[in-house]
Amino acid sequence: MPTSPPTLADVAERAGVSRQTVSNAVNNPGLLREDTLVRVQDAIAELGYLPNRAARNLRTRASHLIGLRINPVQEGTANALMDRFVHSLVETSGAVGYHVMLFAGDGENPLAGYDGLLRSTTVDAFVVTDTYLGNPQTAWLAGRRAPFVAFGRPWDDPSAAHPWVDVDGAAGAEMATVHLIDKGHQRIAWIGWRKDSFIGEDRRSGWTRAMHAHGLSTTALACRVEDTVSSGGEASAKLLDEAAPTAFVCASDTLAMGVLHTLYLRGLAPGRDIAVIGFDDSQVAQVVHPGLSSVRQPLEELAVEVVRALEGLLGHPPHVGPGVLLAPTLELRASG
Amino acid sequence: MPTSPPTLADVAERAGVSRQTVSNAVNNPGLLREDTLVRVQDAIAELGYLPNRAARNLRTRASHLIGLRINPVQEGTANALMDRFVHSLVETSGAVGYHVMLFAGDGENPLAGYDGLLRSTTVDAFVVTDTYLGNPQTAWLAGRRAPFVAFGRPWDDPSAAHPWVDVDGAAGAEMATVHLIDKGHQRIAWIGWRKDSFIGEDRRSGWTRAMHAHGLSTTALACRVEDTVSSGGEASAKLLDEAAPTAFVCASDTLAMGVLHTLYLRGLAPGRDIAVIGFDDSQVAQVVHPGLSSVRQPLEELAVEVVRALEGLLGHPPHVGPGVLLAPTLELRASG
DNA sequence: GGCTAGTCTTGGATCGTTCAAGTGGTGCCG
DNA sequence: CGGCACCACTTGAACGATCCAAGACTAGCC
Repeated sequence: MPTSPPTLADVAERAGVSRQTVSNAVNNPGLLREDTLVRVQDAIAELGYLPNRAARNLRTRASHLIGLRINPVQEGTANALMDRFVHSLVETSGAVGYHVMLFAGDGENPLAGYDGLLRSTTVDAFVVTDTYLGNPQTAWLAGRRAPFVAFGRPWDDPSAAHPWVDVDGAAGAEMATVHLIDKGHQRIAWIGWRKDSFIGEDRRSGWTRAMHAHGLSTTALACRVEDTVSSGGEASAKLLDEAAPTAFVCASDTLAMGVLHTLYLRGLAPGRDIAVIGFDDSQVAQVVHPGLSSVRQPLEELAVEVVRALEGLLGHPPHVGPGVLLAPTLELRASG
Repeated sequence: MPTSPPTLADVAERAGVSRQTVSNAVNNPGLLREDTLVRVQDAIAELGYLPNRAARNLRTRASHLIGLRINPVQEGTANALMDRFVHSLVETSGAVGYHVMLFAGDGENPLAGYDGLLRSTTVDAFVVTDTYLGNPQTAWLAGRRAPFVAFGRPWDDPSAAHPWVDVDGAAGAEMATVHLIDKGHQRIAWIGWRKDSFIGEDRRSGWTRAMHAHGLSTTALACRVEDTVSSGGEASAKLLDEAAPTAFVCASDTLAMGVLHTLYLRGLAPGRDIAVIGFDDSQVAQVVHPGLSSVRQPLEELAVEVVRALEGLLGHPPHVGPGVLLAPTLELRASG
């Protein structure tokens, strides 16, 4: 820019008041008399004044920046939750004066990035998203008394006192299963993740719950595999041979794509011959033929709740509310 | 955090030197004698000192933050370039001391966000990504002398002097077409976007170039439609009926998914009966059965070039290099 | 001894904002 | 009329780093 932006002093001079009065006009308009407030606001508008972030940050010891660590894209899977979540997070946090700053995950030492940003007071708080397995980050951050909100429950430590927001995966799987039962299916298979995945077990429990609630057996109808398309394909082939299910509920769209593949190879029509429901409502589910039904996470609302929790956390005095659990929805397409 | 982080003065006291010396140790290590440098660095390590960002930003009039505007996810399409690009951008810019800050796009007035961030000196520069159609942002930013790097050529103003990085879409389409020709195809159809899309026309020109270079006619083999799956499906059905192509090259994976759908409905096998190649190498292309060949943009290298341009732009003195055009690669799968 | 170069210290100003204390003016009350 | 409270605004001092200029001390060299 040609000239440096106007400062408080410039506005003050123009409006014929002191710097502090301008500051108050911006931060505590209620303190000013009506006519001076208008005068100052006019001067601000004329000069196009906006407070200098760095100066404000220095003085208030806050950056109004939220740190979010992002992980490498997993190629070859259908996972793309973050896109929707991040966008919504940026929008809602922007509305209350915060910006989202990204930093890269260092694979081996997940804490390094967090530590530096804290010590340099670059961010006010974090949003921690990858809490799928045990989560050293959350424990470490909590120990440092660093403000953060987790997307994901503290599975391995129910006594954890940090704010969190999560999606009720069990309810999602249950919803999908009940939907299939209502359509007349009785032998509904489950393809999920390895047993050490809390999220996977949670989703699985929804399937179990729905089956048992309707007096249906789950014996031999479940398996746990890696989260890849081919694993989903192999698992569904095996299940079809050994347990003759008429429907599949999967822990992810990636697995569900594997099931669709198997059906295709066997000349079975998804939805008509065998029903399939995935999880996450990825772009893949939306675009693939003939359309993959999927459990959709309410990531937009989730971001809203995250920001709400952040506001509490960074408020004066800080306030930590209880964890928030949101219900997913079921997006029905031709496959189920 | 319990106590406030250490400051320059704390380190100085501990190391038994002056503040200035500590500052030099951090910013101009060459000025110090070997042994004192070590002593200061030890003190820094022991206290876990990191310069306060806000203070440094205020003094140096730089935030070391790069602004990136993100747009809402387009549901129902296969477009997900940003994920890979953003991750790579965060990594490479982090390596040279910059962080990426996101802000939301206000649909109607794309400039509002940029303006505020500039005036409040929140960011040092922008990365502008959505330059597909005429780009008011770049013109406006250039007019304000705001530093920015564009992902995308200045199509409508070749004389524009701002740094940019782009992928050679024509080369990508040409590569795909030549590949199909090499495999024996002669009637290769093109399904692209509306004529007012510069990127679409660029990619299309690659197809035309390859066809003509091999003495093949393009007559009646091309059409331009909206970027949706159904448009791709309808376009391919019409082309199959009227022009009997044996292969399709598409301007996007979204369109290619529509082609796959048509082939499926007609009992034609992708790759064996009719070849299909998409564009962008989206997750959908990677996951769908039987695998969609696609032109892959080198987003990782692209981010590296963007950061290189940013470094030049923000250096002393600023330096603007010529635009950089990167070649895409061809990811072959069963469909072609 | 005087000169120079290298290394570090010292004190101060500066960036632009907010905080804490202070100033003057007015109204109310005993 | 002195005193107190209150309003509306002003004043000086922080926040923590960087930048600049001037000075001090040592060592090496002629």
